[in-house]
Amino acid sequence: MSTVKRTRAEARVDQIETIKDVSRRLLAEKGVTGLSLREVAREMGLVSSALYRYFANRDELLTALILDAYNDLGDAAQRAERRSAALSSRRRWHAATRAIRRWAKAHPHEYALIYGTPVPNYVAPELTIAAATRVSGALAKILSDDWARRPTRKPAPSAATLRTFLMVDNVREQLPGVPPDQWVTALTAWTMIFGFINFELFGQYVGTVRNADVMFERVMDEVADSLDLGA
Amino acid sequence: MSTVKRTRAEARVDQIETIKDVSRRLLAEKGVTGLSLREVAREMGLVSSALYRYFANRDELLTALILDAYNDLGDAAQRAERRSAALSSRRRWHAATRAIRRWAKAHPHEYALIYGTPVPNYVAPELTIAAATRVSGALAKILSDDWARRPTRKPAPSAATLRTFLMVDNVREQLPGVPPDQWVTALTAWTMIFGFINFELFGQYVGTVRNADVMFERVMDEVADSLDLGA
DNA sequence: TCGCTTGTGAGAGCACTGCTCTCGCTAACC
DNA sequence: GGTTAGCGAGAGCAGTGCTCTCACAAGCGA
Repeated sequence: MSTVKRTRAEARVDQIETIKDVSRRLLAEKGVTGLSLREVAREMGLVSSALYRYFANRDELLTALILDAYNDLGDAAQRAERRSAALSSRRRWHAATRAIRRWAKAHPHEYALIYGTPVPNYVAPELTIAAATRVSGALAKILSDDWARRPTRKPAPSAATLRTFLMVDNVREQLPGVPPDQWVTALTAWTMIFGFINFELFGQYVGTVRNADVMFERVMDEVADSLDLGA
Repeated sequence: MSTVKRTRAEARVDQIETIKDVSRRLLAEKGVTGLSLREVAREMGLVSSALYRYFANRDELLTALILDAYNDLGDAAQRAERRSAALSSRRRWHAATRAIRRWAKAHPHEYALIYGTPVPNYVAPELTIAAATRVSGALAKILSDDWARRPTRKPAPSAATLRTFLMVDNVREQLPGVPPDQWVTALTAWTMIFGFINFELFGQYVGTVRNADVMFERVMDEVADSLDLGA
C-alpha cells in the first residue's frame, strides 16, 4: 500500500480539497440547492457527520467555494490582462472581458454563487471581498495603464461631487492614474460586464438576443468607446 | 357567522390568494430557501398536505409568485411611464427607471426571484416570459415615443448585421419607430438598469459606492445620453 | 328532496436534509 | 510508552417536500 508518510496536517488539507472538489462537481451538476453535505460524504465513502470535522456547517463550505470561485475568476481575468499587456488598451479590454465571460459560461453555477442571489443568512466575510476585488482589479489595471500611456485626452472637469456618492479613497486606489471624472464611467463599465453576463446566463435575453457572442463583443466595444480606450 | 354565500370556485381563488400572500410574507422575511410549504400551512392553520390541493408542488407555488412579481414590477414601471407621458423623454426615462429600482428595493426577495439566480430545475413557462416583457415594454415605450417626437437625429447606418445576433422581429416589435442602429444601445441600457440594481442589491458595490441613490441617477443620466434622449 | 360526485382537510408515512452527540480507534506528540 | 488530539461511525433530532388514504361536507343533477 502506498502508505506515503504524510503528516496529519497534510492529510487534512487533502481531505478538505477533496471535499471541495466533490462539492464543486455536485454544484455543477445540480446547482447550489442540490449540493448536500450528505451526498458529498456519500461520494467520498464517508458518513455525513465526518464532514463536520472539516467544515462547521454548510455555510462554511459554501464560503470556501465562493472564495475559490472569486479567486479562480480573478486568476482568469488577471491572466488575460497580463498576457495582453503588450497589446492596445482596447484589445486588452476585450481580452479581459472575454475571459470573464468565458469563465462564467464554463462555471455557471459557481458564477451564480458569486454574482447571483446571495445565499440567505449568509454574510460575506472580509476574505471574500478581497478576493472579489481581484476581478475588478484586473480591469482597473487596463484602464490605469491606458491613462499612463496617453495621459491627457478630454477636458477633465472638477469632480468634487464624487465624494458624495463614491468611496473615493477605495476607488482611487483601484484606479491609479485615472482621472476622477472617469470613475463613474469605469464603474458603469464594470457593472455592464456583469449585467450582461447575468442577463445571458439567467435567461433574460431569451427571445431577444440570438447570438450572445457577437452581441457581447459589440457591447464591450461600445463600452470601450465610452472609456475612450485607444484602438 | 359570516357564512357569505360563496361558490366553491370563489373560496378556491380566495384560498390561493391567501397562500400567495402568506408565502410572500415568509419570502420577504426569510428569503426563498426559508419559504416552506409546511410553514405556510402552519400559518394558515392547515396541514401541509392541504396545500397540495392548490399547488401541485413547491415549484408551482414559486412560479405563481414569480408571475406576480413580474406583473407587479411591470405595473410599477408602466404606471411611471404613463404618469410621465407629458414630460420630456429624459424625465420619463428617469421616472421609469427610478420606479423599477424603488420596487426592487422594496421587494428585494421578490426581485431576486425574477432577476437573480434562477431556481434550479425550474424552467420558466411561457406565461412568465410574457409578464417579463411588460417591464422592458414600459421602457421601450419611452424610446419609441421619443423617436416619434423627434424622428431624425443622427445618421443611421445600415443595420443588416443585426440579424446575425438579434432576433430582429421581436426587437422591432418592442421598439416600434426606433431605428435599428439604436437597438443595441437600447438593449444595453436595459441591461445596465438591472446590472446596477443587481450589483446594489447583491452587495457588489460595498466598499465602492457610498450613496447608490445619487449614483443611480447619474448613471441613468449617462444612459439617457447614450440613448440621445431629449432633455 | 334524495343521493351521488367532487373538493377539501387531516393524518400517517417515506425519503431526504443539516446538524449534534457519543463512542471507539489510531496516529502523532511529549 | 503513555497521553492526547483528531478522526470516522452511528444513532438520533427536527425539519423538509411529497404521497396516499380516509372522512366529511358542500353542491350538484335527478
